[in-house]
Amino acid sequence: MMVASAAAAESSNNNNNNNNNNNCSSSSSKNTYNNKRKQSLGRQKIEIKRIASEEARQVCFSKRRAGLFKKANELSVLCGADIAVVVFSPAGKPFSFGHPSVPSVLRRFLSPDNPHNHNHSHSAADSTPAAAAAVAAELNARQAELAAAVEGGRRRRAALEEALRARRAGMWDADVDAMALPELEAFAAALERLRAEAALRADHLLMLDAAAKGFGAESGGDLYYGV
Amino acid sequence: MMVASAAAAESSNNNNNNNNNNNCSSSSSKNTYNNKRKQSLGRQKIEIKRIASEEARQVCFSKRRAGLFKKANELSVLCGADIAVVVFSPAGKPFSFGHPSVPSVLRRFLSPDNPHNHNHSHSAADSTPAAAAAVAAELNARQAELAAAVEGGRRRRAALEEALRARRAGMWDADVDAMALPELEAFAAALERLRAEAALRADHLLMLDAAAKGFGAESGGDLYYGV
DNA sequence: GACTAGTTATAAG
DNA sequence: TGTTATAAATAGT
Repeated sequence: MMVASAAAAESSNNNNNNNNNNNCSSSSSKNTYNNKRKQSLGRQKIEIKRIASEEARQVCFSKRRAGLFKKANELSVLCGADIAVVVFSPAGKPFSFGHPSVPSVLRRFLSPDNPHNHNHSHSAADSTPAAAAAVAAELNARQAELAAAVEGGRRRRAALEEALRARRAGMWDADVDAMALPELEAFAAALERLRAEAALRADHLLMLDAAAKGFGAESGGDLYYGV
Repeated sequence: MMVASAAAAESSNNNNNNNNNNNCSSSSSKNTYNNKRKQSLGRQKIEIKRIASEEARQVCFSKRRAGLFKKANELSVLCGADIAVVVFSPAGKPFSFGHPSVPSVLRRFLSPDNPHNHNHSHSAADSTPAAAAAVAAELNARQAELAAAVEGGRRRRAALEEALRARRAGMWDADVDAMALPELEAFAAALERLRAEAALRADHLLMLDAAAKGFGAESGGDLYYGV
């Protein structure tokens, strides 16, 4: 590969003059049929502001999303860092990259014991997806109760319970009463973990919101707010 | 200064060599007084594999994290995309970038109605941080009950309740009984939203886990798993 | 999706 | 942290 950067000049912002390529105009003889015209102007500098054209925006999104994910992957591999990236396209479509996985990273991030996982004491029973399902089921139940209590009526409660029943399908239907003791204990342990996470997750969200509003609120790491 | 490295060398990965060698080797070498020695070899190609040196890894992490966040910011601005990036340094320190904010993007991602927010019917009362706190409190209560039931004993229950009480401080102590009716309704509405989100969050987590294990499971968007 | 050429990101020092 | 030369990402076709 050959590089011949004449009078680099460069420098980011303020544009420099346009250089005329007088690259070996000596014409290496066989230009006659070597009429390879410049097929494009090459990459042009652009302002970092919303792209007006709908189509151009979509194209740019696709390219840059791929680039971003590649960079994220390289960062995780080179440095052994855990990372999660979530992007919504201008059309609202979700894309994600995660190492080792999006859920695991988000869990860690939203969790209380961020820096070091100081195991509470209870252990094992980590199956978090199952735990999450359990929590959701719990929330379903509790919410139904609360809503019903607030309304004080019967119809709404009935409707809520119906919805609840409909949602509780398959593995969601963790029937606690039917569980064997060992399973129940594992279930409880899992729930306990999720509970702790949820509490601090809320805490974290509050903190992040505060930070987003300008109140400095750190979690030990840094937040980045663009240029 | 003009550089003309004719020694292609290439190296490393199989690069595409589609270079038309019309390199004008006219060699206008005015090196005589152009004694600016190359202060560095410039950027060298590297393999994408874990960096051995602890220090080099840390330096690389800092630089690339900055680069990644910059790219993320550009993507969000250029394309109007919402994005959240969460990274843990090799030392375990969390860093994040978000547009409009990390929590809002994660909320959207973990939420059921991803593409379009089809408002259920109940509305308003969106204060999500408060809702999150409420949910955490709920989980606290429910978990304590469950754990107590499983154990069947008194000591553990007492301990749990103690822990619960300790945690419920400040705004966390959303005493439902003491709420006025309007507040209660808003509270319930907020809880309802969170409930729905939590349910689908669990759903989403399950899906992501499944996807991570090789079972194709999409959410309408794409997952990226590196090279 | 493929290509070119000017722009950026970064490995090393 | 700042500099330099080169590798990579990417705007426009």
